[in-house]
Amino acid sequence: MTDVIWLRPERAATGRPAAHDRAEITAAAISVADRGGLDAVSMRSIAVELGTGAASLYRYVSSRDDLLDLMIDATAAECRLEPPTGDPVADLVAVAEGLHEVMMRHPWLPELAVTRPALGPGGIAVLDHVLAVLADHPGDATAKLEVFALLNALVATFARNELAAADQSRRAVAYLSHVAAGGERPRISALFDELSTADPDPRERRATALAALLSGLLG
Amino acid sequence: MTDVIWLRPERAATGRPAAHDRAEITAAAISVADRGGLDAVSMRSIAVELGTGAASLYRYVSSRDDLLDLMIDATAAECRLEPPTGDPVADLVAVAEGLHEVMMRHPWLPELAVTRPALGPGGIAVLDHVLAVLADHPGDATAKLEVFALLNALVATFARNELAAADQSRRAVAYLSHVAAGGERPRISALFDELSTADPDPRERRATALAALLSGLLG
DNA sequence: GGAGTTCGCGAACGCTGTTCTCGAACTATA
DNA sequence: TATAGTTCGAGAACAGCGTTCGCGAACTCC
Repeated sequence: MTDVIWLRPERAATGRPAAHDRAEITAAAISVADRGGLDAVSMRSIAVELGTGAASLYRYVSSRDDLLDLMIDATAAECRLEPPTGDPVADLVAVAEGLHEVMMRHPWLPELAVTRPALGPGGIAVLDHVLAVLADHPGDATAKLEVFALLNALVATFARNELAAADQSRRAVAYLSHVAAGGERPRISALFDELSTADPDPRERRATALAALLSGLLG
Repeated sequence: MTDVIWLRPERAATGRPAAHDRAEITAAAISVADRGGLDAVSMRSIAVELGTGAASLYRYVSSRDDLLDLMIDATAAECRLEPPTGDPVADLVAVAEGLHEVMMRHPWLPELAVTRPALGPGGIAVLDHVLAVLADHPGDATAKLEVFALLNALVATFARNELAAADQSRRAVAYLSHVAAGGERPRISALFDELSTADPDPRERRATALAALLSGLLG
């Protein structure tokens, strides 16, 4: 019995047949998270969503963390993967765009993906695609794995900034505005004055920034 | 009474004097986290560390999340900030190196900093420094704030990769090695074969990658 | 039909963040 | 020096959490 969930057999061949499976439980957890955020994802709430008891879930999953890993990997599997065009930077930006879409569909995902980088079948598919994009590119295995990790982190960062802006998180800027009004730290004051208008086209801004970052990284 | 902690007055002028202050409580929380990780940071464990009752902490902090914000900002204040040299990329890499040092000193910080970007006095100081570095650089306020956010995210990503490698996290690569051994997905197999040797100099690898990323971003 | 195995899940445990409450400790005023 | 007003410390309690135990029910295989 390995400690990583994707290597454990899903169902027993004998005995009483199971009423659910991992995919169904994962879907229920994602549904709960979509509706109430990550904090709403408790074993009991998922059990209610499925109409079973909380203890029953442990027949399919050995801990709540396992379930979070399944959620992450399930969303990775949602990511659209177009065939490579030959332009590594453009192809990676396309992957990033796909990941971004998934993250906007599941607002809890950026926070989760950045705290526990789980690699299941879905994540492996994305990694494999990135490797295909980088096939003709120089760089050792560590560098390519680094590109993959950075791609995820960058997309999550952009997604979180966008979500925070939409979610009118005054909390984040409350102290910033206080410092800006204070008058010391003139650079902060100038920054804050300029910050009034909302971003007209976050998508293009994100794409150009990502392309710039990636073309720098790939040399 | 604002909902951001740095705008709330610390002590009352009248009444029974407080036995502790925010800085002391923050230091206790950081000490607990350094010793036992983020999961060990509970109100009760911090109270034990201080020799008081758990309920007493709510005289200084309105929630555990407030305390986490204080921890983040306290570590930001630990960051060394050298005067700018005129080379923006080199200066930003220097900031990143400083943040990286702090994160290696507090292994729980990358995870925390990436989930809740708290901006208190310490974080403002770092932001102000980044703005000074970028003073002569074109780009609007949003772009410069973006550079700051990305810098934090990138450093946290590098730090977490390094900590995961040191902490022999077989869990992360367990399924990867299984897929590699499976034979399907030849690119994964090739990647895994090449991945055997450990990185000789992570510091230089990190610095060059960061410089490449940032010089790409800054144009 | 019996043996063997797995599943569902109510009940319980220990832990968590947080609130209530009230006596104690202090300052300011008279 | 007495009193009023305010804040602090913290024990007790509450709701909710992840997780484990144990047992009756449900199923497969021989």
